[in-house]
Amino acid sequence: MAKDRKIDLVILGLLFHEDLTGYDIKKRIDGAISFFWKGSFGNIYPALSDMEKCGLVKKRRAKTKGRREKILYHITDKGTDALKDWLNAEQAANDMKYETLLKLYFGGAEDKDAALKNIGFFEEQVKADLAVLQAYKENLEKVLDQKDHVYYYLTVTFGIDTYEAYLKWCGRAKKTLGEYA
Amino acid sequence: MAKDRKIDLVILGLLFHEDLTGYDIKKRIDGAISFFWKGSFGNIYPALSDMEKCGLVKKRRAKTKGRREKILYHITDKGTDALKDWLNAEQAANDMKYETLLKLYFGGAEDKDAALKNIGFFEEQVKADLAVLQAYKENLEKVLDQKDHVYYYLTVTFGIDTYEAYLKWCGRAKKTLGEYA
DNA sequence: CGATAATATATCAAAATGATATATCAAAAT
DNA sequence: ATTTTGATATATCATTTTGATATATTATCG
Repeated sequence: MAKDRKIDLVILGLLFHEDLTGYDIKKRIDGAISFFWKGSFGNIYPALSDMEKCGLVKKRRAKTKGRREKILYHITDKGTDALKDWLNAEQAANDMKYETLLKLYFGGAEDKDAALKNIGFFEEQVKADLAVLQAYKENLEKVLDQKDHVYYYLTVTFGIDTYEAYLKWCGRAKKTLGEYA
Repeated sequence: MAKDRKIDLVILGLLFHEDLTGYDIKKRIDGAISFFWKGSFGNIYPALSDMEKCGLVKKRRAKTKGRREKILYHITDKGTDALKDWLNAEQAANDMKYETLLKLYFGGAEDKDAALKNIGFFEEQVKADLAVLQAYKENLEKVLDQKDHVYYYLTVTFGIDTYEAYLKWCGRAKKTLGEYA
């Protein structure tokens, strides 16, 4: 497997459950996963092609009536081993990039109105995302007895908890700016 | 300015307050900013060199007794304009990469112990970072009457709020795994 | 019938990451 | 006294990611 290519693990993780095309993988990543990881065609397709050469996945052409030919990928035993090695490794990088905070940090003192607008824009975004997460949660609570859904449920509640913390902070930040700045 | 190069704004934001070398910039980014943004020599030096060509910053060689020559950068009027344009733009990308959640999502159902270890490892990391943020906060509260510190303070409380939400989630996640999985 | 959206693979320039190379000097350890 | 470590300082490189775009086909909706 490629040394430091995180997308490989995302792909192997998805292929562990079912065979997928590159396009399918992109759709999966853009769904529930998008709250904690991202991926693009620009790294999915090269990763699939490299992993196929290394024997971590196997490709199979699937005919579709009329439509363009699909390339379905299947995880191999070697791929499963690589996935488990990663899952059992202690190391986990959690990297955040909050442009909202960057703007607040650099621009606030110069322009309070811009800072408030910036916070308001963030707040709206968070509210919208939170609604999506809450809908996921409600659907999941109906099937929580099924063992494998618990882990999906936990990633959703993680999102809800942090987004709710964001909203509380937005409220207090606006109040603080009213008092001090 | 380069179209989509976010590091440019970080650099301009820092240079707005004081003249700095590339090395200084890296140190600033690795400090309080590292909780919400990252940067490396590999993008700082090329960005400085490009921005100098575009006239957003000006360089000045500074002699140091004995030590290697420094290159101090200073923001120009054009650079200040570019910074303000960015600060006033609505768009702000907040991108998260939680490898911890990726592992939980893909590996949990297969190996509950690994999932618990994964959560524990995250918890320890968060606790350590939270302690650093709380120390920042205490120092800042002594100087909160100074207008420009308020914005720095807000980024620190943002970190504290989200990290505390993480810790609460860790506790509940471990409990949920004990009950269901 | 034409426009648009969805399916599907692929590539590219630009940017970020993380490591490494080079060089100097102060301070600490041996 | 000398070696080693750590800090200062600039720079580059391979690898990876991002975001956009190119290409092609088919289904659907007005």
